[in-house]
Amino acid sequence: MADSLVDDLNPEQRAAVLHGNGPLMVLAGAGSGKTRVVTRRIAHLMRRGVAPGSILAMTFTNKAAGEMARRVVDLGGAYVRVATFHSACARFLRQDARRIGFPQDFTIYDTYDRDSLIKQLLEELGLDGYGIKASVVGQQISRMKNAALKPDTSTSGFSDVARVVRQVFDPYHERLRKLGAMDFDDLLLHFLDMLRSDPQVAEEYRARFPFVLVDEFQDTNRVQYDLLRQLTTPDSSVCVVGDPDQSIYGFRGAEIRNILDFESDFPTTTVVRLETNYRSTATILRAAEAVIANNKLRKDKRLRTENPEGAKLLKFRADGAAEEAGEIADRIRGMRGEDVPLDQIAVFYRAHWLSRGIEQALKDKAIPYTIVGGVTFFERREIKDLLAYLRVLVNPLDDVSMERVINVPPRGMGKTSVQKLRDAANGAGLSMVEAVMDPAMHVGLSAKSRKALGALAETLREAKHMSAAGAHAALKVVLQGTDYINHATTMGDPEDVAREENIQELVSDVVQFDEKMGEGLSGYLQHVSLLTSADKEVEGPSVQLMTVHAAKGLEFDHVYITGLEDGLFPSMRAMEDKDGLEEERRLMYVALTRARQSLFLSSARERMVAGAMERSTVSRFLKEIPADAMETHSATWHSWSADEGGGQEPEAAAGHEIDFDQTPQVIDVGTRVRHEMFGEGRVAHIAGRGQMARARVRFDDGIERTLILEYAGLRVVSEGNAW
DNA sequence: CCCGGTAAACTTTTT
DNA sequence: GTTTACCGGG
Repeated sequence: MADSLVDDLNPEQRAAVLHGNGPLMVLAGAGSGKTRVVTRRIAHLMRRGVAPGSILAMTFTNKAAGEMARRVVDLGGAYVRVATFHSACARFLRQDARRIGFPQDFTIYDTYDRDSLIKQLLEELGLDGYGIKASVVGQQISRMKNAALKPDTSTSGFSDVARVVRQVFDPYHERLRKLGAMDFDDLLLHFLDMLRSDPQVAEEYRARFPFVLVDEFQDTNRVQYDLLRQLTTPDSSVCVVGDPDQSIYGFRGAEIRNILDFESDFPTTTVVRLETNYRSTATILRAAEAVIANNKLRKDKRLRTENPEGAKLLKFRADGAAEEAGEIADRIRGMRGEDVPLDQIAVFYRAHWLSRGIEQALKDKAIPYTIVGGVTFFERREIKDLLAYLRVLVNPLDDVSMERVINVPPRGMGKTSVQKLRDAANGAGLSMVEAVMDPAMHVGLSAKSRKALGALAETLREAKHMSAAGAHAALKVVLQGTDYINHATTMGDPEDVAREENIQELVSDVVQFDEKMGEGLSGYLQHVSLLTSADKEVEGPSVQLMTVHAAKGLEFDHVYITGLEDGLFPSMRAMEDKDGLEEERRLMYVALTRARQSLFLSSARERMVAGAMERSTVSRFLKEIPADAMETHSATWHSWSADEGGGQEPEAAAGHEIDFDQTPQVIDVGTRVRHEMFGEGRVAHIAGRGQMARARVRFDDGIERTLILEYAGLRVVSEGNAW
């Protein structure tokens, strides 16, 4: 019998899609059709008569969630809500927040809000003298919560940071409660607490969602796993999908252990392995497998493919970051000339700040691009300010938001005035928002401040009143009442224009939300506070720029992996311990396996890092790729496809050799070099290796100096053996 | 209180 | 190279 849902699937995929009741674990290698299986399984369940509302599907990112929901609809299924763990918990908590002592309209604090609060607490508790940054404390607290730990002495060390964290941990959470706010981690923890403390509630949720599905299971942390167990029974129809080789969120508490535990906690689990790769060329797959095979803490696992060999991977070693980016831009321009769709080209980097150079080069060559992630729209200062105004309307306990904007635009409320108001509020048992609204709390402030606060209170009152008509009405009052646009566009820097545009974009986003969702101001705020990079629509075809983390789950015909240098990728921090390095290698594996047809692997001999020029060696991961799967890129454009002359390798330009595999520099005895301060000279002697390598150089002024190669920044003028 | 200057520190990765 | 911390004059 023909069945369009499974006709074109292989036997393993089919088994996963058609699996009946009971737990199922799909171990899906890269490019093995995981999303396909998940979406078809959902469609299949609905065809069996399962109501869309009884399926709880959770993914890791908003982007993946949206994509999955869309693909189910494309298969002819009804709309199924696919959520991230965080958004699902937020939604559930919104209904039941009162049970755990939070207002229904609780505020969700992002990382920035969290750190502002911690900073204030450090000051209040007199712990700000240690030179410890609030963000470090915040990260540490987050890490503990993700591992489901409490700050007792057994879990922390004796460093200053550990002591401070211990002292701040409880006050931080008490304060959050007082503010009617939760941070990202709390969304999961509070919901988990709710289920645990009231078995009947847990039972309600299990009855409501007999089908639970978790994507990217290898990236779940302990709390998420505990949550999953609360939402299921050992013989539930729970389906988890993941790939241990793609676990890249260890820094966030992800535990591969969850995959092992799953089989024992759900003893009747059916395990399905998807081991055929349909995505990449055989050469790309071979390269990726060779790299990941270097991980020791790993079950040996192979992926098959019937795809053609395809072109070899191209490696390119540039002198500097600008050359690297320029070459990539040139190449992309060439591909564009061959009618390669731009949105099938992606450029990856290890960290956001590395996007700058690439952006610049693409801009110079007029190639459209989109940055995925980075400082997102809703993290921009002007947007956060305006959202803070809206938040205090919905949650009058939210002092963090109130203090954020109490003097923005400047209204004469400096540090001392704010402190006075804070004291008055504390004395009267009021929140800051309430104190702003109450003229009785303004006594003792300057006439100017009192007047400004009165106007602010009036604006907030009016906005609150108008919020009944929707988020847009409230925002309009805020913009008018505070003259915010004027403030944001006259700060005298080049960003003035962009800020105005951003505010306009916020306005239209709000208007759209009002029309489409009709969930009111508080609905808008909830929607927005869990949005990150994801939902920005791509307008027109463009090259996709993103971190490797952001690339997970995506695929492109042509992929550029940049900055393949030791210290960058793998990152300096990750190189310190073995686990870190193995996770970094998985990250490289993820990067490589995103590509369908071609891969371009680049590095630069030197680049600016935090203001200083740094030299580096080629990434160790690149050296793990079999030599016969790669060839060296020559600086002139030729077609990316193998059959169009990709084979020949033009001569490297003289005096400009491309020594990809050579480590740091080609400075030998006899080499003529230039130093920025000392001028030109000849290398007389080399001592030491790696970071310790030193060169004794006899400069033309007749003086011999010993220089550490790593820092000296010597440039080769001509090779010594050329003579 | 505000703004402009200068000094110092720092960059993984995300919900 | 960019963002934050601190200081001194309006």
